[in-house]
Amino acid sequence: MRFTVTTWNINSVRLRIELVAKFLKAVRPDVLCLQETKCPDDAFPLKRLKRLGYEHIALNGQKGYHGVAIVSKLPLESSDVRTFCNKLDSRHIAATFGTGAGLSEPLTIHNFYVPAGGDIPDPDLNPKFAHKLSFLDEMKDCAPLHPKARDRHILVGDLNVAPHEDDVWSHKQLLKVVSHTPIECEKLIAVRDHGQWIDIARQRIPEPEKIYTWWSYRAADWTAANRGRRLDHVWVSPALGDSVRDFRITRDARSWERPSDHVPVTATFDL
DNA sequence: ATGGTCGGCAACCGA
Repeated sequence: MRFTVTTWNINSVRLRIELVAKFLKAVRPDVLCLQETKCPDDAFPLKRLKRLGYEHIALNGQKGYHGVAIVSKLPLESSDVRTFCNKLDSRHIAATFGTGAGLSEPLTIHNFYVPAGGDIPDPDLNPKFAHKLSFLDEMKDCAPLHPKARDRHILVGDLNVAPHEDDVWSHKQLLKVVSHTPIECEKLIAVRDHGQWIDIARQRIPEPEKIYTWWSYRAADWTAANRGRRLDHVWVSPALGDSVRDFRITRDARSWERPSDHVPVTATFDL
C-alpha cells in the first residue's frame, strides 16, 4: 500500500487555510502534519479540511503560539500528546494507524515542533536557547522515541535545527546562528542516533547536495539569495528504511501568496 | 556589522 505523509510549519493555519487546501488538492498526501498552527482547538478549521476529504484530525493547539495537528484521510486508531521540559507548550502530537486505515501492521507518526531557541546561542544568557537544548535532551531520553526493531514509526516536524554543513547556505557564516550551532546540531544528531532513526532526506539526497525547507521572511528576494536552511525533517525507524519510495520538498510553496516561511516536505512509502 | 519581516493579538513576544 502506498502511503504519503507531509510535514509543514504553516505559521498560522487559520491565516493560510487556503494554502493548505491548495497543497492538499495538488498532492493529496494521506497524512498532513502541521506545526505552528497558532490556533486553539475550538477554532481549528475542521470543516474546510473535512470537505477536502481529511476527516480524521488530531489536535494539540493553544492560543497564539505553537500548536501541532495531524490531519488525515485515513482513520486514526489513537492519538496522544506529550509535554517536554515541564511546560504546557503544544509541541508534540502522535497518532497511530492500524487495520482501520488498511494497514496490516500499526504505524505511528510523531509530529514535533522543537523550540526555535531565540537569538543568542548561549544557554546562560538566553533561556530560550537553554529550553531548546533541554527539549532535545528530553527527546533523546523519551522512551516512545526509541522504536524497537520491528516498530513502524515516523518522526516528522519542524525540528528547528539544520544539523549538517549542507543543510544551510553557509556553514561558516551560520556557526553562531541559532539553528546551526555545533551544540544543537550534536544534540539533534544524538536524538536521531539514540533512537536509531533514519533521516530520509539525507538517505536519498546525500551531502554535499544542499537541501533547504525554510527561507527567512527577512530577505528582499528569498529566491535570488537562496539563503535557506533545512529545519523540517522526516525520520523513520529501521523497519521502514527500505520502504521509502519518494521524498520531495514543495519549494514552490515559498512563492505562493502570503506564504509560510517553511515549505511542505513529503515522503512516500510502500507499506 | 547591521537590520531586515512575519503572525497573534492588540503592546510587544516569539520566530
